[in-house]
Amino acid sequence: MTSIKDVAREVSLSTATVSRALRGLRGVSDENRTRVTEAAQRLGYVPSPSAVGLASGQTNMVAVIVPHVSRWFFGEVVQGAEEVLRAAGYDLLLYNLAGEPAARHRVFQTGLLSKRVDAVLVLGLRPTAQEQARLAQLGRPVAIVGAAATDLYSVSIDDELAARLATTHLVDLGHRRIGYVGGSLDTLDYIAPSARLAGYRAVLRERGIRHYRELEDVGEFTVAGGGAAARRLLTGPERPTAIFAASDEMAIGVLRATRELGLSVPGDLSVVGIDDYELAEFFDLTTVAQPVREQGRRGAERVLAELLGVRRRTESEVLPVELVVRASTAPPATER
Amino acid sequence: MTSIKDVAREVSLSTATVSRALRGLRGVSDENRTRVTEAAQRLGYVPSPSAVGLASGQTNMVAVIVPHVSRWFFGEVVQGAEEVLRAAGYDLLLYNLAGEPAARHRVFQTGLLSKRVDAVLVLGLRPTAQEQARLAQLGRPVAIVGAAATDLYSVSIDDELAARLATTHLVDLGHRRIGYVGGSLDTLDYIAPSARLAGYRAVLRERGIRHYRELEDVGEFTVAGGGAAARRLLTGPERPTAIFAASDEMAIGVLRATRELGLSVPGDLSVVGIDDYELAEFFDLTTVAQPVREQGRRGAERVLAELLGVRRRTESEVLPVELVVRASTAPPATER
DNA sequence: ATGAAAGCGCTAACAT
DNA sequence: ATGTTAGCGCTTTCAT
Repeated sequence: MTSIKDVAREVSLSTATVSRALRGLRGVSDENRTRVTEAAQRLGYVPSPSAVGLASGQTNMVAVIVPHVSRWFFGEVVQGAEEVLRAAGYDLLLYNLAGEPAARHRVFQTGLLSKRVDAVLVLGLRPTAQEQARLAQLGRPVAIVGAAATDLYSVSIDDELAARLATTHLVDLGHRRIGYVGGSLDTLDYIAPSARLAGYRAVLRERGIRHYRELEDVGEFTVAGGGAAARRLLTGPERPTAIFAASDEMAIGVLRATRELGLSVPGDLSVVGIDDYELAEFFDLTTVAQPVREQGRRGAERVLAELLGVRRRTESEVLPVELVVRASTAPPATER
Repeated sequence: MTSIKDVAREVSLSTATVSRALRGLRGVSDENRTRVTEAAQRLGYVPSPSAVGLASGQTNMVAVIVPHVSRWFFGEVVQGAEEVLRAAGYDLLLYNLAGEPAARHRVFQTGLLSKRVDAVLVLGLRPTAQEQARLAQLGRPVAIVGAAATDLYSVSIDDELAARLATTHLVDLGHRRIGYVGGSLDTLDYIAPSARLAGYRAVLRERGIRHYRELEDVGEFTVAGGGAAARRLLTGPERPTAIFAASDEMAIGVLRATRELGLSVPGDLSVVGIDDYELAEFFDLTTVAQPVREQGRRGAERVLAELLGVRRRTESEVLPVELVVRASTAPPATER
């Protein structure tokens, strides 16, 4: 392992000058900078991150805390964040919670992150008050991505608005019995589900549409869960003419289950989702599109800006959503 | 930031003893070990990874190099690897290549990883000879996951076997015009595509079935790509009665495109995939199942074992695959 | 513009 | 069982 000393010896300069030259600091003659750069290149010198970290106090690493790596949404966000971090020379330390409370506790509550990373990206979940306190005491830039936060910077969409767009679209088409498929309500830290449910209910209320509690079901944000929920809703007493699913994956489950029951989409049932994910266009799913990868990019850019000393604007960012109408929605067949 | 010195002072012992006590090394009285542990806890002491790394030469980090984080397969593998690494106290450094040759070069060719990680997991791609040389000169445990390698340890399935199972199933059902949808052939570093194509061709040859070059198409391992390939195959002159897609995502694209063309599955076309991924059961897709998360776990376990000094067996592991017959395959309608 | 020297916070011999 | 003493490989004053 060639160290900075080797390079210094090679060019007959001190390690201090080599360090300056390599980091592009001023106070090094052009000639020497060139010689140093070349020597480092020639010797295959790469600084030891541990040594740099110890001496400078910066690790050049950013923690990314993700609820489930293998879910489409988070994969996209991670990808976006990674692009930006890599370009800035930061490494990405991945912490996957995988739904385990133990993992969540370990990451947030133990000082684990304190001396390990320069900044933290939290994806898709709203930190508890206690967790926020811990994050704050890290004294490092933190961004919440894909979930709106109050005290911390966050970049997300307006989940309630997204739900409103979807629901309004169905109401405008003439639907009155509109089902809702969302996440389970006890996972309150994940903000999206509750905000989306709220948006759905608000539109019904505002439009003077009777709200049936039996038309709200749980789809767990998975295709299979969406399918199961749809089967329950469609075989129940008050069969809806439309279903709004709080994610595209659940919506696709709904589509599939509907057809399995011998019903047609959008003939017998209209379906709307949220995300505009990979398969949405493919399944002709009407949905509310959100920029997912972009959220990852923004979050990363934000913490980087703070690291570079740009004045911190606490304002969170809310990215635009857009209703994308495809073939899964239409006026209800039987209007009376 | 409380350091080891603070703890040492608190319990009136040397930092060396504190270090030993905290790491569970022998040579510390039970009483002192307890006192140290408690003091550390009380003070909220967490060792500085940089300092540990510098002093011990170990970073407690493992690099995971992944072609595309946002693809289902890799998300699953990462999840499996993360579980194991976390349990062992290692952090996961994620390098996403995102299909960029530049990223690939940076990760493999620059000494980037050398002083940064204790081990490397390479997912889904076969390193070039040059890359292998670089990996070897890291002098650290390396595992290839999800792709068979020759000189390095690897854990994967037998891709050719998987393709054979799928193709044989179709042949046994009576199909003779069997299309193939795979990856593009120029991405040769990704071993799976070529091995799967080879398996498909081999079965046709062995069973004395005429092989039409026009029945092989490119699906790029995406749903959309699979759909496009299917449209080409099904509207061509030699319409196949069955299609074997080298991944479930492509297979689902095939299903969808087939139905869009007004054809039925399996009535007019049988479809088989590989993976048994999330949506396969949901779409009643016949497929060859492979243990994906398990591959991630094995890869991680392997490098950890090497790190702990377990003698390195160079033998690679090949995990079992299994044909899962569902409703997307049946005998061809028109047998003559 | 460059160098000398003092750490950063820990671990690893080597003592005792 | 515990303490002392060197570093690990850098960055960062402070000199010059």
